[in-house]
Amino acid sequence: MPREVAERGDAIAAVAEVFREHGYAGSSLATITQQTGLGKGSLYHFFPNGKQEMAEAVLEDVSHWFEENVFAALRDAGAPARGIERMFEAVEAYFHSGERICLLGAFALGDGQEAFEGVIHRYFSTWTEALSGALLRTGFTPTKAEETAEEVVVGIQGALVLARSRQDPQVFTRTLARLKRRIPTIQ
Amino acid sequence: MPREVAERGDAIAAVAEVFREHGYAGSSLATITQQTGLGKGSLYHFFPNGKQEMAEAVLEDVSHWFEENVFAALRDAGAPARGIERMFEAVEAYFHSGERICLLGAFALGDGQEAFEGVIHRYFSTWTEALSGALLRTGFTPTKAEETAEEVVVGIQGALVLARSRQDPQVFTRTLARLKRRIPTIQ
DNA sequence: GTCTATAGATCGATAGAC
DNA sequence: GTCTATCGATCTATAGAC
Repeated sequence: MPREVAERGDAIAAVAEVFREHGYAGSSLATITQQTGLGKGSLYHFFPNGKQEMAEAVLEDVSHWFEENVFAALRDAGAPARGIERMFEAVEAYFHSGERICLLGAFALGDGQEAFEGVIHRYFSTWTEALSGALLRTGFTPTKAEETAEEVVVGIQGALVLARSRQDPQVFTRTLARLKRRIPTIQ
Repeated sequence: MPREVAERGDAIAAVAEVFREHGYAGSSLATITQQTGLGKGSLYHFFPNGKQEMAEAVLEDVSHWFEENVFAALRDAGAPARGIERMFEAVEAYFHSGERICLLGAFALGDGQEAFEGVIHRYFSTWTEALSGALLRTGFTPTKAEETAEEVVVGIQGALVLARSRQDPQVFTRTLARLKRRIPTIQ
């Protein structure tokens, strides 16, 4: 039983990996306890409302990471093309070149849907809108900007599904490369 | 407690809807019993190996439907363009214009991943290869055919994720229209 | 903060009547 | 084929010692 976790932030990261592997309903407290090395006492100390609160914290944590490392760069009024490049770099790194799934996407398709629909909806809306704004500022028409933003976010999520399904992470890197080609302003 | 189900085929369809709504681990036998109107006795009569067998039957059933209604048309050597059009029609109808998710995609991201990876892998491989073959026969180069086939399947899966996440089925219909435009031979 | 022990509900699965 | 009753395991959550 390792004890490398002493702060709530570390607990969130550890619990996130369990949810990523087994889904929400598939992650029992026993599984979480084993894989994180945190006892139930610790878990209920960090998350008094139990499993539901663990999932909320995990999803908020992912959203927060994207807000700081992806959406903020996209909104940078001065350098929209640079922001879009930064998004692709961050996404490639975050999803470990296709070996890691998107928890928000998995929860959207799976069990926790209605319980967490607020965070999920906000995450994808914010992403699409921030990217659309950046594309607009690189010279896209409003229609083309919205359409391309949706195409990129759709492509990233779909590539994560296919990479996992076919156990071939390269589907993800190929898709990212193809999506970049759809945005000539960042070539 | 309605009793409209007397055959295994009907039971599979009813159980599929439960898995679609709650995922694999999220669907308890109590939930399945309530939502299908089938008692445990009936369920274990149709599926002696229990929940695992229910999920296998459901996934096989979906795969079989796609084999007959989508992949077969794509493989029709005589009319590849017509087969691709047929695929888009069948996909739009099957996913209820974006209101229904793909069980194979949801299981790939969620809990049942390792338990059902065989069926999941086969489904997506077969789909991509059949579409690639059809594109080849409409005049695409081998490279372009493979790339576009992957783009289409990725786009469909991603659109289902986003449509569910944003609770906006039109993401799906918009994406299908956009993907069709990527294949000039069927315009 | 973290542990063990345990409550009380629910889990998947089975048995046997009809 | 479908029902009810029920088993033992596992579930989430809590209590209380340290």
